Amino acid sequence: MDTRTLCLGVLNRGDATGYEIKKSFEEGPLAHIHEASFGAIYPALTKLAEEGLVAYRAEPQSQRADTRSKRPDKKHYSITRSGEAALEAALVRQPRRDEVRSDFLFILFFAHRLSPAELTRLIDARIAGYDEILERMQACDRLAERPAGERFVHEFGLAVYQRARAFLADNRDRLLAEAAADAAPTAAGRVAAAK
Amino acid sequence: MDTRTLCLGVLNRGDATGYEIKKSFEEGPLAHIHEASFGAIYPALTKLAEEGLVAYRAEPQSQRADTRSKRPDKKHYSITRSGEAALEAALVRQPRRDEVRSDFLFILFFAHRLSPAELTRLIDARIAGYDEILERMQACDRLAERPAGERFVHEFGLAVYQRARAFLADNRDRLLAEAAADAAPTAAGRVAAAK
DNA sequence: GGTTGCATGTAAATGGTTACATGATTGT
DNA sequence: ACAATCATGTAACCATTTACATGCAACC
Repeated sequence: MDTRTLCLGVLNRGDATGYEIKKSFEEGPLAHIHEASFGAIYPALTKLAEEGLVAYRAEPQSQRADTRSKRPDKKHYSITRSGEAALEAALVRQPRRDEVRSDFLFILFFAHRLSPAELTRLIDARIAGYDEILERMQACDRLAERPAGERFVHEFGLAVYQRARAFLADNRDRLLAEAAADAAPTAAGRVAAAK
Repeated sequence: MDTRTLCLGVLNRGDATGYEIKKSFEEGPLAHIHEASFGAIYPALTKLAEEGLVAYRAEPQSQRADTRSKRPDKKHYSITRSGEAALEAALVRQPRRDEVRSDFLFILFFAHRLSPAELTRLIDARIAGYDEILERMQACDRLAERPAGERFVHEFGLAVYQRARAFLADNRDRLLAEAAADAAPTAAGRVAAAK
């Protein structure tokens, strides 16, 4: 998905500023589904407005109404009819396969190269990270008012994150023991490996 | 993780050509953890070799040993001591948070904008996709010979994908019904919404 | 005879990240 | 007084994707 479609999607849920769109990818309902940075969002909105897919209402942010203050207006964007049509066209195109980039899993792959302390820190930080995500997701209210798709995606995320968290918690100690054995094989280990 | 570190990681498991490195991100044990394209891998390997972090043995691919055939040599890369050191240094740096980009979930978010047929197709294709992934992962043999980290990541992936698959299968029909209700509200629905 | 898989590589184009610049307000 | 949050925007830089070029062998 390009940033333009992502913006249309957010605006389809309700009016927002560029800043708020960014937030919805960080903490909002679209967090963990896609990413978008300011450097991508602002140019995308400008282009979208040029093409008539979104409209905006500018709100001055300077108190001094006098001269050209350098502070730019705050822009409340809303999706237009053609914007909705463009979004719908994007939704029916078959999705490209998910992209995942997990430094955590890549590092964990080489667990035997890490010291027990580092490995412990890595996993515990991750469990804590999942707890944070899950707490924030569960604190999310007014969900019942949202459309079915949003609720579904929310529950899907909860289910998957809960499973991931549980797997880490349940298998942490085993990994610690096995990684230590791989890193510094015992005499018995070396005999077994030699066979 | 930059592509260079990714290459070092793969080569740490054993010698490989650029082509094989690419494959290991597609079907191999590192699939779904990170991505890397030819256009990223080949330049990365060249640079890595210049810096002495990897070495390679060139194998001519042309039968005609005569003149400069245009066909480039096949290069078997292996990691060097300094390459291993560089990898280890990268592993202890604290990982940046995971990136996920899921067009599927983004589209699902707007389920009520899709026709029932499209929604059904979307979800069923996804379930089938999970089945394919799970089958390939379960067919993976000689896992017992791999270090603890690899086995752990493998099992983590299995657990999470299985949960994701199960959630979709268990909640598919409910979503279909609810999305249809959202898309074309009944009189009762409109009354409830008005309150 | 055509497609698929093996195998490397380059160049152009894309698209995004990062860093910077600016400035007000609110909380500590 | 300082940090954080709100708020927009630009530009340089970077990395990656995509397309292309080349070529052989195996299989159908």
